[in-house]
Amino acid sequence: MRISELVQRSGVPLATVKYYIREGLLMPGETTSATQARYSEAHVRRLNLIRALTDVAGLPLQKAGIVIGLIDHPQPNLFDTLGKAVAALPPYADAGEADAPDYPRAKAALEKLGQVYDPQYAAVAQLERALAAAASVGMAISDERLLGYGEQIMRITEFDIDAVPTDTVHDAIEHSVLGTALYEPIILAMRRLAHQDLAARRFGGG
Amino acid sequence: MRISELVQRSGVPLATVKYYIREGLLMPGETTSATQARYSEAHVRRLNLIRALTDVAGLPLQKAGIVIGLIDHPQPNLFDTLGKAVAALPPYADAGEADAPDYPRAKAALEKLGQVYDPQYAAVAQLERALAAAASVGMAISDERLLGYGEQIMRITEFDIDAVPTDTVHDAIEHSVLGTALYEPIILAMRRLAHQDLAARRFGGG
DNA sequence: AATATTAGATAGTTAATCTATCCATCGTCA
DNA sequence: TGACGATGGATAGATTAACTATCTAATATT
Repeated sequence: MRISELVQRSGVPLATVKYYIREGLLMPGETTSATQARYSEAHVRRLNLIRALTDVAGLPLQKAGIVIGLIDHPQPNLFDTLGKAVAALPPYADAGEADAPDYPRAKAALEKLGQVYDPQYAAVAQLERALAAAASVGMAISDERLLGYGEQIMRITEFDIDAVPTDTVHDAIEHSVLGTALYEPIILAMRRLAHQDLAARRFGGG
Repeated sequence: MRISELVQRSGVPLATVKYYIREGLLMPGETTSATQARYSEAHVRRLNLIRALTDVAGLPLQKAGIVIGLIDHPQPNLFDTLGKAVAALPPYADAGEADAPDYPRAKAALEKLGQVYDPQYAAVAQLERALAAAASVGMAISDERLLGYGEQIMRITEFDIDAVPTDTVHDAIEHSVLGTALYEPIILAMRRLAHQDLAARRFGGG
């Protein structure tokens, strides 16, 4: 298809499509002459992915580019790839770690949960920040609640892991990376809705 | 305390503190003269909250302002307050609803789950968008998985509801609003860590 | 042949989030 | 009591992200 059709199919404005190509998020079309290029279904899907990662998962374009890059050119193994993908997801712990580079809260939590983890994994720092942020406004989470969360979350991730395709490594990696990023908004929306449901049942309509 | 101490205690730069005051996110100090104002612990906490909402929960300042406004001046009842707070959380469904203002996927999911919900509640649109985004990149979630998620999420929210203080309405609202926003990053980080733990157990080190 | 479309380049726009400076006070301490 | 540093309030500038618009020469299309 030509670019005008790609624009129509994807709903992304022409100038924006060109911008994404310039930024390396969207692969260029196959040029057939000096002023023509041919685009495929893969381009439509890629545009959907860019929009999903930015608009729904909330990633800045540059981080979406990292995630997309990992799908196109994954690291040799699943753990490294997922590790880099997770580091591209908010909250970004890039700064302000000089205070507590040992992640005391996160480590304590993970040990109580009996979980295996790599201390270098970005999610450890992310958990530390999230726990510290809650505590800093007087909303520190109780151990009991944290353990309860952990148990249910482990059940949720069992669904995730069960759904990972095992045919090829590439498929497994792509599915894991996208599943990590794209199912998070689903989980959050469901929790918000569950709050409403449960509050209505407990406290009645008001 | 004076502003210089507030700056030191909070770690927020002076110019930024003044900016937050200008924008209405931080209440001004109690002015004692033309060039002096007194700040309190409440100001420190408020700065912590602003940073938690922006840096960790990922809200733009303006949305953080809405959440803070709801805490300072809540709606008369919990549901309306939570409703407005949730609408201030990403993903923002402000645009692009002309396509499906009836939220077919979200409604189907909620009915299967047997949940009570208000169709106007922002989280319904957020769930719809999240489900559609996943589907648009070939990662549509299966019914089975969605129901499994729902069950565990309901258990998680039971912890949340149990922890809501019931002394005063204001406390309940504040706790609910902050708990919704600030515990989400904890849940996401824990899920990311659970993935690593479970993948390591299932697939071994590589 | 006339018209519409395109690639590729470049420049401009808008909004968000700070950051810096200035000045007229004011408090404080020698 | 006087000098000096800190402050409030105002205003202006900086930086980045994410587009959006325009232009040109060439190519399709009819």
